Amino acid sequence: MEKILNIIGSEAAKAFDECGYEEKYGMVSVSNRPDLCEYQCNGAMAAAKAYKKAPIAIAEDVTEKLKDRAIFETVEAVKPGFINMKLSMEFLTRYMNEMLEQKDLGCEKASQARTILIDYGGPNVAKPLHVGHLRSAIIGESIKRMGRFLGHKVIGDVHLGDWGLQMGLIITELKKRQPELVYFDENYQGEYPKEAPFTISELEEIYPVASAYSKEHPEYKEEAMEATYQLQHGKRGYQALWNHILEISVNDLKKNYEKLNVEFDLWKKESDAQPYIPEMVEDMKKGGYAYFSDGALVVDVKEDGDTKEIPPCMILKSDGASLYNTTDLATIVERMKLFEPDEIIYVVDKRQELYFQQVFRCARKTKLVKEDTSLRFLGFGTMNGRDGKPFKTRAGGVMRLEHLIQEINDEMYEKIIQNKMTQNHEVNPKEARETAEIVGLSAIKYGDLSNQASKDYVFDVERFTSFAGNTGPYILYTIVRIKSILNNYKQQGGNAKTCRAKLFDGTNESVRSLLLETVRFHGVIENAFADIAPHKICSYIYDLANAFNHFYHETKVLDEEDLEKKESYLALLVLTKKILECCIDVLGFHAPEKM
RNA sequence: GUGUCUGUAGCUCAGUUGGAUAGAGCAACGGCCUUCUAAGCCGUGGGUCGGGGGUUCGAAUCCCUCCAGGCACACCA
Repeated sequence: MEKILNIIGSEAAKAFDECGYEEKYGMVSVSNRPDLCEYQCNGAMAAAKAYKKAPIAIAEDVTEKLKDRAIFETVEAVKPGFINMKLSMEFLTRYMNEMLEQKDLGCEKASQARTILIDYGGPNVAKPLHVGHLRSAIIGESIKRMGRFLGHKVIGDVHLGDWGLQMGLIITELKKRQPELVYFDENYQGEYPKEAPFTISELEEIYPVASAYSKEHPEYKEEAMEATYQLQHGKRGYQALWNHILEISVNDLKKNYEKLNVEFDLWKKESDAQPYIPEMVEDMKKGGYAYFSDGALVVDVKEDGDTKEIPPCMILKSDGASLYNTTDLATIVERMKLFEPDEIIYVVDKRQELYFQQVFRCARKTKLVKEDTSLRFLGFGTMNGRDGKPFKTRAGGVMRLEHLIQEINDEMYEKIIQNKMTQNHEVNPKEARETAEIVGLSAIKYGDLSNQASKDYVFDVERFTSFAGNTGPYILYTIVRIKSILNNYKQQGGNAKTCRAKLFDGTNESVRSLLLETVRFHGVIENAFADIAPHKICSYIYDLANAFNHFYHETKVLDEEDLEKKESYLALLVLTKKILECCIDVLGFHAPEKM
């Protein structure tokens, strides 16, 4: 169904046109002065310049035309040239009922569905997920869901790091510890064991040890580089080991992402892009794009209008080896071949912005992508601790994601138990654990998503797990409250799902504001996706939750004696709940039945 | 050094792309449970929008400049 802003906007545009002004001045927005009006049009002031007339005169002309349109209750022109509008209850009620009746709350699907590939996650094989991976996962997942909700074909790719020196390091360390393994026997011809010679926790222990050791011992690092080379050039034993590492690691990663309610469609890896490299490099040379500079193969990516020197994009190192750029470019080649995406979005740490700018320009210049393929960089800021510095464990090390989640869940659990006790409710520890997990996830995700992605933000466990203020738990609590009313109604034998709003009392302010929040839904989602800005959805549901809680305190829904009113209220509750649930689903979490 | 981002209430953040009196939450203080979950709601106090200049009917928002901080600047990923 049509967005409310469009409906009002086209009425305004028509009115401007009828008065002899261009339609474009009929742009309407949600009022920034809710005490004065609900929607406003500031076009008269812009038009005043173009037509050399007093803005208030234009506003009055237009207002005269708008006045008796059925969707408005009042329209007035206010100095210096604002057009203030209040919607009619009939219109709002009709609109609301339509939302209830249509699929996905009447959200219009994109007329042209785009294929959008989102590169997020970016974990490395054999390394545990840490807090640095959190933002990419949370933001990327949300964008994926937004896109899907709006009818696009969105593919999420985890883009696993499985091809660097880390592999050589692990192999080298393993060889040092267990040289007797068949993988290191040069003469071994048979099949390699199916079972890996290590567990995930051993693997996670091995890497940091090897990495630290290599920094102190050059000969060890040399060996690791040699092992990396041999792995990449098909040494059987190493490839078998690599497969083990991959399998164990991916299983573990999947488990961890599942806990975050993050799901990838593709588990592609850097190694998958390798076969595309030789031809890509050859084409870049043949096309005259790539040349040697200081022994390295590079492509110039400078453009007119640059405010600073953009260094060339390196394709091959001076020793002929490929590097990160090479893999990323080859990955683009692979993605174009397999999926022909209209758009690729990278959800990556913002510190890599310059790097991706080079890669994008290079890809475009060397025609790895079509001209209309959009490459977008969504850089996110650092997650800081309360001291404003990058988030660390108490000991000062990198915080593992698992531990962070555990910490939040424990905190949540304590709060639930405490609350139950103060209210003399019985405590079911198992149920409380489950609820703590659900609410804990909302705390983490909402805490992250409610901030602008590109900014650094302070991860404050205390604040995020609070049930008050702009937090995930507050949103969930609001949903649970609605569920509770609806359940009570059901037990009285009613079915709220079939309730429709008749006509509300237009003077009831809390109903009116709640209603006005609900009808904004479509515009918010669309706008949030266009700006790839999940925080806009957060601030919307926060407003909606506030409007609901205000209404909740003023109106005792189930005690309402006027049946028409009661059913109207119930319909409004169902709609509010649907919107909240839909939005948190898009954000990547869900609500429990009880809290 | 060059580029870039950020600077809004004591703290954490919004601010619909130039509109009306700059908004929330936390913290502080004061009210509201015999009533659908008080993990809630209502109210009070709190501001030189980093400083200065400019553009115009109108600026937190656009331009210039200065100050402070973060980040990035080809053989790492």
